[in-house]
Amino acid sequence: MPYLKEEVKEKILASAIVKFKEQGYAGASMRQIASSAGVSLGNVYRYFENKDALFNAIVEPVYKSYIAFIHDIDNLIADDVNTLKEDPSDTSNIAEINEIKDKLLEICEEHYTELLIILDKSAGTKYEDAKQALIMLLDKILTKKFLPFMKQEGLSTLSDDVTYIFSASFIESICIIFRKYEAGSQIRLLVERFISLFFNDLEKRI
Amino acid sequence: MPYLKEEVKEKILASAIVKFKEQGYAGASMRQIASSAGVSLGNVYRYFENKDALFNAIVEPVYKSYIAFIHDIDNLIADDVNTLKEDPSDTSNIAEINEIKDKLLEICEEHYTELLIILDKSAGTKYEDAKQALIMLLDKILTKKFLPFMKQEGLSTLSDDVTYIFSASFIESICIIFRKYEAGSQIRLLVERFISLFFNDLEKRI
Amino acid sequence: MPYLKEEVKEKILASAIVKFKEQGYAGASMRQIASSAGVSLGNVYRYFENKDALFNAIVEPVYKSYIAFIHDIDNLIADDVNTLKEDPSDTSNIAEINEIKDKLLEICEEHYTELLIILDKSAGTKYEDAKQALIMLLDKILTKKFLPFMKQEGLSTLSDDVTYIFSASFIESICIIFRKYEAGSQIRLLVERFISLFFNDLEKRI
Amino acid sequence: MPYLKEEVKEKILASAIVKFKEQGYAGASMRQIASSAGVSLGNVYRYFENKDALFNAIVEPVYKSYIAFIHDIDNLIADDVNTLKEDPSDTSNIAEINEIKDKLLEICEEHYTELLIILDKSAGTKYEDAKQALIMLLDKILTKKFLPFMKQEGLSTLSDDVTYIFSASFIESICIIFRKYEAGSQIRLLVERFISLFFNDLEKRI
DNA sequence: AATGAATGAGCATTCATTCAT
DNA sequence: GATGAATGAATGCTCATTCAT
Repeated sequence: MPYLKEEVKEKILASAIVKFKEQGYAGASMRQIASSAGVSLGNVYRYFENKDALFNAIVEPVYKSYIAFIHDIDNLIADDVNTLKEDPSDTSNIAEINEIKDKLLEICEEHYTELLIILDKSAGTKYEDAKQALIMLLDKILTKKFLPFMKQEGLSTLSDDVTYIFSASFIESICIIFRKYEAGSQIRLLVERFISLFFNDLEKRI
Repeated sequence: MPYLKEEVKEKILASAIVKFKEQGYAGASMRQIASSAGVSLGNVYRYFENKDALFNAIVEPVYKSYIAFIHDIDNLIADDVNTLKEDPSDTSNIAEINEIKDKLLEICEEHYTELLIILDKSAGTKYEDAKQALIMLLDKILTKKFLPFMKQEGLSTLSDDVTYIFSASFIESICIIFRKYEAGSQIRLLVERFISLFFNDLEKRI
Repeated sequence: MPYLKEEVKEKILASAIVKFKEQGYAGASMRQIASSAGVSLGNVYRYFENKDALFNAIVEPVYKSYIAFIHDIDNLIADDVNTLKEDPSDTSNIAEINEIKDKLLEICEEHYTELLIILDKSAGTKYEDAKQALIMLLDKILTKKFLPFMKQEGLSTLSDDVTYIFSASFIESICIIFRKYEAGSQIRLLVERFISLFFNDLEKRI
Repeated sequence: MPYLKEEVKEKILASAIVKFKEQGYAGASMRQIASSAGVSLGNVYRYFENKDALFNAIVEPVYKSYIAFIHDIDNLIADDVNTLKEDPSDTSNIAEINEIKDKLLEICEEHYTELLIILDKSAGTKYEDAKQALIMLLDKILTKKFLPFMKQEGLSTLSDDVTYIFSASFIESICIIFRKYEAGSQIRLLVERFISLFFNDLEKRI
């Protein structure tokens, strides 16, 4: 019967989340994490094989749902583009978009801290390109999905260059929300509003 | 004695700007900076007391104009709000807004690299909160200046929370432009366009 | 209470012998030894004060008989040399030599593993010079016992220096046999054969 | 003009040779090496990239001539065996053997310390199998070259098993000589005598 | 008795900073 | 002024040893 084992692991994880969030992967030190968890340095290594493993333990599960989410969207876009060619006025994808949005909001509400760490504090780990991947995806969505509509309607406002900036800005802003607020429900609301703010404008223009 | 004092200093600064921009404050090493400046490590310390001082030398002047800029706006807003109370229909501030915009565009055009370093690469320095401060300021502007108009007109779209998100997104977009482009003039154009993109929508709604 | 005290101790010792033989004193870890003995790490320390004590427990008894053996021979040689002075043609020591040989073969057959650990895997312990000591002893035997005969007979082949090399080679051969074979009886045979190989040549020359 | 640079490097190397010889690669610590060289820990890393590089700097050149030496012999044996098939009584290889012996003696005289480190203290490095390779080579020589003669003449003394033990013992004994003596010239003499002792006996029996 | 969680000193390595030349 | 050698504190990690249960 291990006494308090799980409790210690949780303390280490909690301390690590705080430190990684504050200082990033490279900046946070195992000694710091250990001492702020009230645990000896050596003992941390009983629970996590190394710094990487500790980071992964925090980030991996969220990363997986996040990757699954990206793939889902990616497929959706591919289908969509084919559909659009045949019938550009089809708006049946609205339902699908809402589904995606809900999924995203759920991930944000539940795991905003881990997402922030993945997107913003993972330099030096295998996740360091995650943010870029997300930005590229969003860019792809905008380019393939919205621009055709817009060009069709003579709206040149969003040129190719601008979609990238727009996408990056959207992702970064979500990071800022994650950084500023501490309650999942509040974050969900804000992200939702933020999505509207960004994308409704697009739709309105269309 | 191949170089004049000032020349050496400039070489160090130029090299440091590149490295800080590429790797951030913590990631850049003094050795790297020295060697890519073609200067001995020890000599760097003749010109700059330490890593912090070198960073400050790059960032401080721009930071100061940037802070001055923030204060100017801040005052402007305060005045404005008082004015608004008396005569809500007064639109004389449009001119002031344009002035602010020009000042901002100028700073962007001239010092986009330093600004990017301050906003995005200063983790571990006293500037690490600069981005947050800027976002807060913009938030304040929006809240105090635009919201009254909008509420007055029955537009509830931009609630208190949303202004923050809006501000963050705006600042981030500018950082992304700084990150992506290399020429001051191009950056000026893009930033200007983004200001329109963001704020014209506001104005249109108003 | 599944095991008697003695049984646990034996399991630890058996596991430790294997690990020390495989990896040497420094290379073997207490964790490894404990887990391959099916005993908790902490419990090892109930039976053996520390790593050194565990090592000694394995090696000390064999080391003692081995030291006793060395002293016996040493005395024998001293006597012998005195005897020789008086009557150089006396060959009564052949019987004594055979006795020594038998004793040695017995130690080899019974304790080859421990001997190998003492001679070959004890770097970092107080036994690390045991091999050298054994070589020196054999050297002394050869020098005091065989050389006089040989010089007497005009055989200069084995000079002072060479006896040392000869001894070293002999001891090493025995270590190699210990390393390569696993059965006491087979080892006895091989060691016996090697003794012949080495010493018969000497005798033949004499 | 670096002041004393080469001197410091030599001090580090000398200290490292002593420590590696005393404690082996794994056992010697960089701190120890640094302090016994009268140099700060960090400074060691100015001269050698890491522990491995320091070890290699000591060992690599000697290892190369030693490998070249092994290859030479290997080729010689292959040729020889072919020759032997045709004319088993041919003894022209005596000259070649002497050449090999001289080469070996030279390496021993000049680099006995490095050789000892390669053969005996390199556990944990890429050289850790060097001793085994040498033993195998000698075994091959004995098996292919001497055994045929001996079997031909009805001498069964050296069976297949015994050649390995014989080879290993020979190599180990040379290591022991390296360990015990400190002067290159003395070592040369001893190794030479030792070669005679081992191989002349073989020849005499043939 | 037994467990395995906890400790802390030690190791290789890096890097901002200092200093003799 | 300039150089780059030297320093030492910090980092990630391991392992013999201790101790609460």
